Amino acid sequence: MLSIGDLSKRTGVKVPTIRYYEQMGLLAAAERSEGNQRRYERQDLERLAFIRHARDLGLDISAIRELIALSQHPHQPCGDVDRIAGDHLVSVREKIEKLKKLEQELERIVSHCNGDHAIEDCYVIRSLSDHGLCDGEH
Amino acid sequence: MLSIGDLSKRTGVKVPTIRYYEQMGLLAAAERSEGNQRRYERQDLERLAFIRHARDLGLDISAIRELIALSQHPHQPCGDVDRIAGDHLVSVREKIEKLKKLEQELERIVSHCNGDHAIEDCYVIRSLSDHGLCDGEH
DNA sequence: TATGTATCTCCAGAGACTATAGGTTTGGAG
DNA sequence: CTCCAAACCTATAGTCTCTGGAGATACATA
Repeated sequence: MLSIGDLSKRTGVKVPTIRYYEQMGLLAAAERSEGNQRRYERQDLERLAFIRHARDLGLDISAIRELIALSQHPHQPCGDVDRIAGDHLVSVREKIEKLKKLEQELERIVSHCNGDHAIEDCYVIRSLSDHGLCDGEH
Repeated sequence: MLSIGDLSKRTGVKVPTIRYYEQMGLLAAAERSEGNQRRYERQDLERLAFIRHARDLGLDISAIRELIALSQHPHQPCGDVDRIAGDHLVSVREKIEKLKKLEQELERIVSHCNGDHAIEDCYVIRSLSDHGLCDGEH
């Protein structure tokens, strides 16, 4: 039996965050000690690892809740699961595209600025003021 | 003189967001009509475009506040401006790297799942449960 | 037993908005 | 000029995913 602190150390998830996940219904309410402290088992450790992993991948709480619910009906076909992960893949790719454009623009902006001319001539400020100086759209 | 709604339409920034920016000190408190409604000029339109543009690039409110303050001392050298944009470029690059890892992992996960087998055998669920199945770190 | 660390609950805050409620002003049609 | 709908005002609360603190209780060790 693990305390909430043990669970926290083993998963890298902070203690208040574990309680938050419980409150959000991602973790089942843990058993309690006589003194009302949460006690966890290996199963909870795996569940929390699942949650952490899914969060790292950028899935939001409701998507994770959905996946957990689906995983508890193991004999249904997994189309929904596939859809959730697939949808997320699409949004990750979109984010990457956007950030790449930003990177290019920031590079361009910064490269014109060597830090030793006056602000009134600074390309950073001018670029931010005037979208027309941008190469692409964003 | 533009109303807040006009300003909103011209910049694509929602009305409550404009008021929020004023509250956060990014926009100066606007002049008011006799009936206490905000009235804007071209100058404000440019300022708001600056803010919108910087936000689109992912700069946060405090960075933008800093840039605005700097831009009001146009005869100082622009080293700080350069630093703010450069720092941001670094963080954008880091985000891109992380997202690319996620993309790879999601691709791998989804490619194993054709949607018609049972959830108990589903690679998505198993991958999320067991970090050990991942290729890289994240 | 005493002490120090860990845990409990509840509540507030962060960041960047967004939405609602209830009241006032504006601008155009009749 | 009057009327009405749309736009505006303020103030407040909610979103999402945590994170941190206060004050009280439990546990582990010397």
